[in-house]
Amino acid sequence: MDTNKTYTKEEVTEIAKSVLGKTFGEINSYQSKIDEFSKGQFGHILEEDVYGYGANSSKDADFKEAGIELKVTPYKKNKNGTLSAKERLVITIINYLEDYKHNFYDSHLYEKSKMMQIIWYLYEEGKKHCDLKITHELLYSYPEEDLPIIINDYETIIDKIKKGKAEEISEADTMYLGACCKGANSSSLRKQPFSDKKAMQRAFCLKTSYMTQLVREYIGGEKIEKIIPDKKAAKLSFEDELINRLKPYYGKTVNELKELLDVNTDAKNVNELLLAKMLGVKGKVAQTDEFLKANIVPKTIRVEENGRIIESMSFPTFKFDKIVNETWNESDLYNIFYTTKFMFSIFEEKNGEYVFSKIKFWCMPLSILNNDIKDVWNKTKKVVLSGNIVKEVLPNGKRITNFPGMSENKYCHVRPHGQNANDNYPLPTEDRLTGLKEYTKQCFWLNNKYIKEIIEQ
DNA sequence: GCATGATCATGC
DNA sequence: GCATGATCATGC
Repeated sequence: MDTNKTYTKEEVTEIAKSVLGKTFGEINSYQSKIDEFSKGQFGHILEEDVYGYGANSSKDADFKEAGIELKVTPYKKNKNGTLSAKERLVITIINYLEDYKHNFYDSHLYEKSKMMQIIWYLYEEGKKHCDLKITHELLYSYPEEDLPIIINDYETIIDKIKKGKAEEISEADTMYLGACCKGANSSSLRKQPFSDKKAMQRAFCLKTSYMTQLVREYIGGEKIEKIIPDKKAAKLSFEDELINRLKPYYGKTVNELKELLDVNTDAKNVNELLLAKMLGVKGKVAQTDEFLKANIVPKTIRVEENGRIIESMSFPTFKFDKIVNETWNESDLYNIFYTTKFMFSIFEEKNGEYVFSKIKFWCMPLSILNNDIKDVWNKTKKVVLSGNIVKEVLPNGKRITNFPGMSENKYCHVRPHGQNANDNYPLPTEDRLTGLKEYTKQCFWLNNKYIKEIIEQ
C-alpha cells in the first residue's frame, strides 16, 4: 500500500465516481474476511482499497494536498417512498480546552469540513454490509446560503463552552451544525475550560435532518422552498430574522390577521396558514428548507383568558414491545427532545378572541431530559415490562393505569392517544389484572403547566 | 378546577 | 388506515 499517494481534487472525485454502483464486497480486496464488518469499516474500505492509504484520524485532511476530507455515509428509503439520511455526519471531536480560542474559519472544524468528498451508500435493513451498494457521490462545500447559519451554530456551541456549560450543549440548540454526544458512559467525560464540571465528549456534526435534506436534494432531485433565500444579506440570526418578520403582527386577533392576509377559511389549520402568510411562504412553514434542515417543529399554543393552557402537548405514540427493548439513549423520546427545536406560536385569549401574541423558539434542556424525562420514560418501561398497567377497572369500563401521570412529574406524563380505547398496540407482557395482550396506544405528553412556564420564561 | 381516560377531525 | 392535533367527559 502506497501511503504517500497524493491526489488532486479532480482525481478524488473521479475515483469516487468509479465506485458508483458497486457493493462494498466488490471493492474490498479481502472480501472473504468481511461478509460482516463493523460500521466503522465502510470508510476504511474506501480509504484503503479504493484510495490506497492507511486509516487516518489525524488532524490533517484525508487528502491534504487537495484539502478534501472523505466521508462515507448511509441513506435509506422510507416506507412512503421518501429518502432519509440514516445518521448524522460526524466531522470531528470537539476539543473543549482548545476550540473556544478559534473563530469559525480558523477552526479545526472548518479545516476538516471545508471540502468533503461525500460517498453515499444505500442502507437496507437485513442486508449484509458487504452487499450494500454505493450509489452517489458529491464533492461538497458549504452552500453560500447555509454558511451564515452554520457559522452562527458554531458560535452558539463555542459560547456555551465559554459560559462553562459544555455539559448542557444539546444538538437542538443549533440549526445545521450540531454538537452530538460521543460515548455512552463516564469514561467519555472530558474537562472543560470554564467550569469544574466534566462534560460528555462531543463531536461537531451535520445533523441528521440536514443530511436528509442533502440526500433529498442531490439523490432525490427535490427542490424545496426557502424562507430566506439570500442569507448573506441578512444581518440577524435566522431565529431573530423570523421574530422580526412576525413582530408587526403581534397583538392582532385571528380575525384581523385573516382579513389582513386575505385568508378566507375556517379550517382547523387556520393558524398554520396565517403563519405561512406572515412569513411569505407559499407552502407549509414546517416544510421549508430551513425548518427541515434544522428539524424545527412549529407548534401552536393557546392560552385561555385566565392564563391557563388547557391542553398538554402530545408526541407520537410508542410501541410497547419497542420501548421495553431500548435503552434511554436509543429511545424515540430521547431523540425527539435531543434533536428537535420547537417554534411555539402563542395565541392568547382576550375578550373572547384569540390574539397572536408572539413566537418562541425552545428546546428541551439536557438537565431535565436526562433526569425527569428519563425517570418518566424508565417508569413507563417498567410498568409495561412488569405487566402492571391496569390498576383498576371502573364500573363504566374506564381503566385506571399505573402509567406516570401528570401529578407525578413536573414536566411530562403518559396518557392514551389513539382513535379510541380499542386502538391498541401489542403488549410484550400480558397485563396482570386484565389478562390483556394488547393495550390502548399511549404517548408521552408535555405537561400544560410546564408549557406555560416555558412560554413565560 | 383539574387530572386523566377517551374520542373526534383532518389530511396524507 | 393511521398519525396528529384538537377536544370532550367524568369524577375527585
